[in-house]
Amino acid sequence: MPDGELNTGLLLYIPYRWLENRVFQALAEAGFDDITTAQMKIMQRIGPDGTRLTELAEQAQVTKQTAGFLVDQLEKAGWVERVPDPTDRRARLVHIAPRGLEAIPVATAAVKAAEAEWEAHLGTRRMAQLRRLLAELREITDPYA
Amino acid sequence: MPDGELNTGLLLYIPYRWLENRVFQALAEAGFDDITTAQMKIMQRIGPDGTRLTELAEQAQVTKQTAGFLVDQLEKAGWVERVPDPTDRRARLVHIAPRGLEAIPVATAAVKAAEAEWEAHLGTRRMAQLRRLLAELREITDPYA
DNA sequence: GGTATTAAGTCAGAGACTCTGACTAATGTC
DNA sequence: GACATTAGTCAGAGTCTCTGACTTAATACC
Repeated sequence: MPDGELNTGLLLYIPYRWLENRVFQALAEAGFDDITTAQMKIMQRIGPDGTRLTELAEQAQVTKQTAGFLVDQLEKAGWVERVPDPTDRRARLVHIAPRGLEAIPVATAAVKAAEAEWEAHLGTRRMAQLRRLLAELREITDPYA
Repeated sequence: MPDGELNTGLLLYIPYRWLENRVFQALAEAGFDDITTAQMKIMQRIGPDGTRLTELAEQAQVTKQTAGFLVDQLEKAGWVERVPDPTDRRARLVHIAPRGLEAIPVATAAVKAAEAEWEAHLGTRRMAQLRRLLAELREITDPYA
């Protein structure tokens, strides 16, 4: 699978991976050095009022068992906590714990900084255009849009 | 890390992942059902004249050991073969083997079909624009550009 | 030429991620 | 109340990835 002209998949992946590296590095520098990318993919999808394991699994595109494993790790490390779902006694809601709340601004700042670099390179107008195009692509590629 | 407005990272990742799924599915349907995504990330980076393990490792952003492990798997399954590098007796070049060559058109067709769907959704002009913007982003995010 | 450093790759071991299959308990349907 | 569905867990196996130590070949420098 040689390239010729790089396919759009790789063109999407390269900046994605770069951004992920940046966030990871920023977290590590701030002392949050015990989180993994797989765990981050779960964290990212926890809503403000908590989210069920099954829903996290679907959105992260992994099995319930995998999501359960990752939430176990996140819980042990103090990033999240599980609380009973008042509306369904089978279910529990995964919430972001205090330690997780501390990490959010660090991650957010890293993303913002990276996006600012991109905007400086592309120009404000074209960066907005890029986001708009990607948002449109999401309409046909994200089952949870 | 709840969303608000989805960060650009996730906006890049969603279509990337969707495309990867498509290719994977197309390969499986064509009978190439014994390749993994990690192996594909290596395959994708093999040049027409073969590529060294170290270079594959760097570009795929994994250690030499990991790349070696993946190439072992790919070799066992007949996707690639290793041949001595005539210019350096320490090195070997990873080449795509006959079976790998058969899979390429299947993967390529899946990518093309997916890109066509995107183009139908965005319009020709805007799809080209998207690719142009991503290519520009690559300039500052791909150390191997 | 000869020694030191660097580069390509392997071996060994451990930890992290992910899956399939089988299961329990609570909920929903008729 | 019986039956199917949904949320989640337990157990086991395979895959991916890393760190550290090593071998062999090439390169740098004197």
